[in-house]
Amino acid sequence: MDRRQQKTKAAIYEAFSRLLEKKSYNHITIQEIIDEANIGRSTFYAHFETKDNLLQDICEQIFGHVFSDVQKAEAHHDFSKENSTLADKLTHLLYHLKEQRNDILVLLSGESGDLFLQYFKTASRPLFTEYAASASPSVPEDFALNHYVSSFAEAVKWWAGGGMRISPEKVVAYYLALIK
Amino acid sequence: MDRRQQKTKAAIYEAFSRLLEKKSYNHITIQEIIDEANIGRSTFYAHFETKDNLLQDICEQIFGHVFSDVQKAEAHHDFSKENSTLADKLTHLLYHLKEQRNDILVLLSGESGDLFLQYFKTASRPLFTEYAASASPSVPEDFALNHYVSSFAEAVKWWAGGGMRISPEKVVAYYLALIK
DNA sequence: AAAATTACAGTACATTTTGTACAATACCAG
DNA sequence: CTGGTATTGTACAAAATGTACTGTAATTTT
Repeated sequence: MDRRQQKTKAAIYEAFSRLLEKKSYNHITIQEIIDEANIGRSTFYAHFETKDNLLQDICEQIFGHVFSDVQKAEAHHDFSKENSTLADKLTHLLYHLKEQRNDILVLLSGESGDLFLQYFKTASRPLFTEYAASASPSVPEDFALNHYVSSFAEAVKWWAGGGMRISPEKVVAYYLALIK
Repeated sequence: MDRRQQKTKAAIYEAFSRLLEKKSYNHITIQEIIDEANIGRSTFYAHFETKDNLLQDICEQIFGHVFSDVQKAEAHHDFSKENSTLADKLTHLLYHLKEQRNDILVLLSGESGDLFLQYFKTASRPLFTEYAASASPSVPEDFALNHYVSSFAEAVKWWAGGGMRISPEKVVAYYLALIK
C-alpha cells in the first residue's frame, strides 16, 4: 500500500484513539477526527464512508487477525487443536488479543466499548456452541450460548479495562470458575 | 403535572419508540423525533436538553420504580425480605420489570440497548455484592461481581428480546443454573 | 367566570456537521 | 523521469443543533 495511505490511516487511528480518551464514541464527530488527525476533509472520506465504518475497520483489524487462526484450525481439521479443551482455546484467544495494539483495545473496553463487545461476541460465538449444547441440558440452548458468550466477553472487557496485566491463564481460570 | 406536558412527553416517548423500531439509537436525530412526534422544535428542548437526556429520563422512569422497592426493603430493614434468597430477589425484580410499559423496554433490549444495560447493571449491582463476596473465594471479588451482574443483565436482555413470554421464575432458574 | 400563569407552535438565526465535487499540488512507484 | 494517485483546499448544498422571541391556546388559580 502507498505510504501516503498508511500515514493518513495511522493519523486517523491515533486521532481517534486520542479522542476516545476524552469522550465517548457517540459524541465524537467526524470533523473532530479530521481536525485532530490534521488531514484534509476529503481525505477522510476517501478512506471511510462513515464513523461507524472507521470503527468497523478497526474491529475487523483487531479481531480478524485474532480469530482467523482459530477458524483456520477448524477449517483445515487441525487435529492438534480439534480436541483441545475450551480452556485451551480461550487462553489461546487471549494471547492473540494481547499481541494486538492495545492502545485502542483498552479504549474500546471503556464506556464506548459497545461495538467492541458486539464484534467480539459475534466472532467468539462459534467457540461456545459445542459447550453450550452439552453442558446445560436443563436450560434452553440459545440462553446458555448467550450466557457463555456474553459473560466471556465481559471477562475480556474487564481484563482489557485493567490493562491486561493479568495472565490469560488466570482470566480464563476465573471465568471457568464462575460458569457451570 | 400539566396535561399538556403529559401529552407532549407521551408523544415524544411514542415517537422515540417508533423510531427505535427502524433504526438504532445512535442514528436517530433529535429532528427526527420532533418530526415524528409532530411537535414544535422548541417544545422538545423545553423538556429535554439532549437526546441522551431523553434516554436517561426513560431509563430512570423504568428502573427507578423497579428498584425503589428493593431499596426500601433494605433501608427500612424489612425482615420479611432481608433473609430472602438471591433467587427470590431476582424473581421479584423481574416481576416489577414486567409491569413496566414494555413497548420501549423490548426496544431497548435490541441493538440500541447499551444504555439500557448500563443502567440496569448499575442499579442491580447491590443485589449481588453479598453473593459475590461469599460464593467465589478463588476469584477476585470485582471480577465475580462484574460476572454476576453483567450476565444477569444479559439474561434480562435475552428475556426482554423474546417479549418476556417466559415466566420470571424460569429465567432466574436458567440464570442460576449457569452460574457457580 | 375572569385573570394570571404556563406550555406550545412557529419563526428566525447563527453555528456546526455532513457529504460531495472539483482543480491544483505533492508524492510515490516503476 | 514520468504517469498515476493520494492529498489538499475550496466551494457548495443540505441537514442538525441550540437558542431566542412572539403570539396563541390551554390550564390553573383566584
